[in-house]
Amino acid sequence: MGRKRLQESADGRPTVHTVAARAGVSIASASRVLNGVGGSPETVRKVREAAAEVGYVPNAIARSLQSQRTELVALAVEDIGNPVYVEMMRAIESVVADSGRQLLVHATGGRIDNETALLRRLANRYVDGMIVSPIRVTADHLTALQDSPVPVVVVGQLAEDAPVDNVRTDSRRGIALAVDHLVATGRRRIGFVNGPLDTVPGAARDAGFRTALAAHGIVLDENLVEVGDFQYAAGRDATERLLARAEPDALVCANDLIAVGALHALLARGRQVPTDVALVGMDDTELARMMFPQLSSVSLGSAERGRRAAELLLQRIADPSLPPRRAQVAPSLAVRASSAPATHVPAPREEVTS
Amino acid sequence: MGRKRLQESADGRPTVHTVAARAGVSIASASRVLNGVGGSPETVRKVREAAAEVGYVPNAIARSLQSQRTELVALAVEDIGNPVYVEMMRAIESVVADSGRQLLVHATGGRIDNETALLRRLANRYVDGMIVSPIRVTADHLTALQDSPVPVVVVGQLAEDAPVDNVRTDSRRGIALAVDHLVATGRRRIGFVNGPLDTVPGAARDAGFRTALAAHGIVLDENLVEVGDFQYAAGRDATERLLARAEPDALVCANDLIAVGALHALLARGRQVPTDVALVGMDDTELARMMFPQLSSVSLGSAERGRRAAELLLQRIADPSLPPRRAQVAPSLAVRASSAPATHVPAPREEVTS
DNA sequence: CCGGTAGCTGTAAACGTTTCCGGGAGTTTG
DNA sequence: CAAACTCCCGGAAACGTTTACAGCTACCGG
Repeated sequence: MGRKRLQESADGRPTVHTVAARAGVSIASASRVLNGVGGSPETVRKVREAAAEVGYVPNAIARSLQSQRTELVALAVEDIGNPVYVEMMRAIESVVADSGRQLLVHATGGRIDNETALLRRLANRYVDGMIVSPIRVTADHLTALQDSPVPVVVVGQLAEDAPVDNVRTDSRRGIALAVDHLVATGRRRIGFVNGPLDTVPGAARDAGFRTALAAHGIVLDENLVEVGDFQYAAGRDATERLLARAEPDALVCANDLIAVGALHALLARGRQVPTDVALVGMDDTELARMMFPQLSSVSLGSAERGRRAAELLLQRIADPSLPPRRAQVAPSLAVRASSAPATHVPAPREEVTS
Repeated sequence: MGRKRLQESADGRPTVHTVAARAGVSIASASRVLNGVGGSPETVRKVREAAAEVGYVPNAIARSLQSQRTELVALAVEDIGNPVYVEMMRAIESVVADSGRQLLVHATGGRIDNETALLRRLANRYVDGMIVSPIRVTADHLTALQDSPVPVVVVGQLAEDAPVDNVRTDSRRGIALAVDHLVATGRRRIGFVNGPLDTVPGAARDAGFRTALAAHGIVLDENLVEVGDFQYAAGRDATERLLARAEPDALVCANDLIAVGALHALLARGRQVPTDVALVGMDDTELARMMFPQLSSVSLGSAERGRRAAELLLQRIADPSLPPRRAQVAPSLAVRASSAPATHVPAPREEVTS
């Protein structure tokens, strides 16, 4: 009985020793056959049979220790419930699964310490790589990124010279698409409901909005700008504050959740969309198409960015010596009922690219 | 130079050997100090210093191989984008993170082979446990569940005698809550838009609907029942088919995504909600509150179920000899504008429990 | 003054896998 | 027919950690 003890793992499951003993070969041969490399036909047969008989399944941990890779990839986003991240996650998961790896998902809640802790924990080698979409970036963050022992790809704006793989979009340009469209359809008192200004996307969208208005020679009434959180409830509240002091004929929202909140605030106040107020969201998630009226929205290509990020990461895992690379996804505008011109019937859906 | 090679890991990162050598102690002492067990004050100081100087971080894989646990927990759901799973996932992640573990998320796409493959892969020990919410259950599935080498908790209906930890709700009772409410507010031609009947939730909801109608002495017109997928677009299409052949004065939908699709179909056909048709969804996700009018919805306590499932799993991981346990979460109905009585003004929001 | 004990330390064995290396058998070539 | 080469096999080392075990020192009590 003491003999068996040496062949199976602590909890009685078969190991490669069990298989080898049963097949009457060495563990080296057993391992080779199980990995499909080498072995005479006779050996292959014996080992395969033995493995099948005892129901052998290789222990992934031991394999990882040897190979120094876990076939796991992590994704860290602020809010796992935001549909934009869901879309990104779906795209990433698809690429990652196709490569035979699994995806580990972290919700950081946007707390910066949380995120850096996560980055530092990478040092323990539990994942082969990580995709992170930070909404705030500090110097601390950057150093943690740079001396991470495992590959990291950042989705979002990053300093030009940061030596880190990076997938980005031009959200300022995205906002400009929205503003251009609204101006072209006759709106002039265009308001903006943004997320926090101390976040990277928040700041970029704010700058984009101001630049776009200026390009049309429109002077911005600060009463038309309000800031909340990137969430539904915060968007609704922020819009209510805005409506209490100003009369916009259009609203640009920094994401679709905010736009849905804005829609509620507008309807609650008796404004018609798009007749009284045109509404444009951002991220072009499924949510935008679910609303009534359907929301126009600026697509920042979240699925595409996710896909590209996953590809960059897999390439870097395969060859860590690659120079830092950068991918850019162009924004586009999906025009729907919520921003139809006030004067006539809604135009059919139309896509304008970059 | 060959000496250093023995102290640091392949990629040049410090190991416990590096720390031990630097502190002038054995690796056993170093390991003990790093784990906070034993060691003289002098040894502790030296080891701590050495570890800090070289920036030592323990290798989680090696630790796992030794301890036979990964501190990872997996969650497998059909669709990571369905808000009901997002809520469940949030709750689970919170419990799991509090226990110092991490959550691995799988999207099965509802494909049964996918799910059993996942269960079988558990044998490779990459996670300490798994929560799975299958929408289809086969015999194959059940055996895979039962002889899984790691603990599994199932969220959803399961045979009474299945010796598996299980968290469930009574969705038949949930449907009954919706029907009772609609009947009480004067609706009689109540329709039902369901998901696939070959899924466990689909079948249960169908049965629940028929029973509930019968309890009110209403004979069901089969034209008022339509089946699609548990998705937005499928819900919209199914509702369109239903409306093309019948005139319901109320619709019960098997989840909130379907309800949103139904809302669109109704509005597109010129029906007013709730005046012409009352609408009740299921799962009571954030989405229900985001619509206009806000959707009444049957809550199946998804967050609560997630929390309970996570707790059951952690307990079983701690003590695998526990007998199989079962937790039940009662449904409740959140009444909102979409199902207000046709005749008078909407009643204030009201919660009816089980 | 000596046996016993407590506390610390280092050696070595485990965890389960892959892989390097040397040896043996069989096959081809000069 | 010998030499060289190919292929397969088994032993053993490695991956980086934790931990059982035994030895050592120092201290305490009798």
